[in-house]
Amino acid sequence: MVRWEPAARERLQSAALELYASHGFDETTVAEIAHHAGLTERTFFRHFGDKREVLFAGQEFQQRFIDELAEARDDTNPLEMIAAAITGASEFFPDERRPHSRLRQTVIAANPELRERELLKMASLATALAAALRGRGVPEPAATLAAESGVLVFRLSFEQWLATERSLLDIERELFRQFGALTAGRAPEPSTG
Amino acid sequence: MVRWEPAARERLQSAALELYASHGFDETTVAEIAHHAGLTERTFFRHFGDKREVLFAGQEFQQRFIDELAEARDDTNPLEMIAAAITGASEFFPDERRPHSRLRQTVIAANPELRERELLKMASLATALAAALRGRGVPEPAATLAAESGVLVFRLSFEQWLATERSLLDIERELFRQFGALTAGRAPEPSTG
DNA sequence: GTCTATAGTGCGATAGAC
DNA sequence: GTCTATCGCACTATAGAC
Repeated sequence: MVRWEPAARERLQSAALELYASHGFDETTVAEIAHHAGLTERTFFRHFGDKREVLFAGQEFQQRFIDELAEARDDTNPLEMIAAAITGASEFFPDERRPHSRLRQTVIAANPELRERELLKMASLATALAAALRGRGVPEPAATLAAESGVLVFRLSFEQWLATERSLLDIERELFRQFGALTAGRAPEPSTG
Repeated sequence: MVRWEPAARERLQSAALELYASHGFDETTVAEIAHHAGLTERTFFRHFGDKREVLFAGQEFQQRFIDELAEARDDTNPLEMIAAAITGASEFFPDERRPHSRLRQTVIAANPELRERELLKMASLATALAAALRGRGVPEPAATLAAESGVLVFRLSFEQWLATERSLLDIERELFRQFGALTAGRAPEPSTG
């Protein structure tokens, strides 16, 4: 017999997503979430800094991007390195995960405060990737431009992944191609997705 | 004799920036800001949706970017149109404005909640620019890629503008050039800035 | 686990401009 | 009278201090 049920964090995260999705973020109190997880308000805040963070914590995918970048072969073009890292990390989001990601994204899209937090996470990812590029000898501002561009392509790809049934890898490849065509003289053709 | 002093909004904004800068954002209460402006807490929230918004409200520069884009000549390359709009709006930030912008940015950089709000404003700018591009006939995903790329260059340029004594226009031109070189085969040389 | 400050909301009252 | 800006008060929930 254990004193507390294990996986308190996970129970809080599930309860929060469920309640945010059914009643709305603003209408859900931390007390409700904690109660649904069989815990107290105080415990919620011991695990998550604030009411938003419960939807974002425990996302190891930033580290995954960094690891992929570390393994990318040296290239004269930093954008190619970033593209390799991002497409390499695409298996972090297999199609089985799409229903859960869709629910989560619906909740986030419905609330500006949650959108803010998501933007902060993306900005943090870009900062980390830029630092990693600099560590591989890429000078500024190329490192930051490449890292931010990569995160941009990832963001739009992720959105398409949720909106369609295509694989994330496919979408990323196409969007990196479109991104490359941006600076070419001619306008790129519209996407088929 | 007037019942209220005019420019309540502006007084609240000045008081807030001053107090955030001197005591820190977290350590400043809305009641303090309101009192410094000769008003009450309730009035603060009538003008600003939350404690952060007081630093971001009344920024007409988004409209300025949109207006510049409307005036940009039609071009086969959406990135060129965006670059024209952004460099065209650079006079919105003349060098005289730099000291104030530096103080404001110092406050924002010191607090993650304020960083979040700034990211949301930049995301909103990108969304608006993408919509304007679509209105000019640019298809997706090119419109969003170009708009987001332009906002990226603007963000980095603004940062450099604060960190140096160079004009914003100069910096933007150089960064757009560096951005174009990103997708070229060879690595770009480091900035001189 | 308890206590407290404060952000933020809802509703109503007041008072001037018109 | 209407409109608008401000204030007052009661209230809840978040978040942090102890």
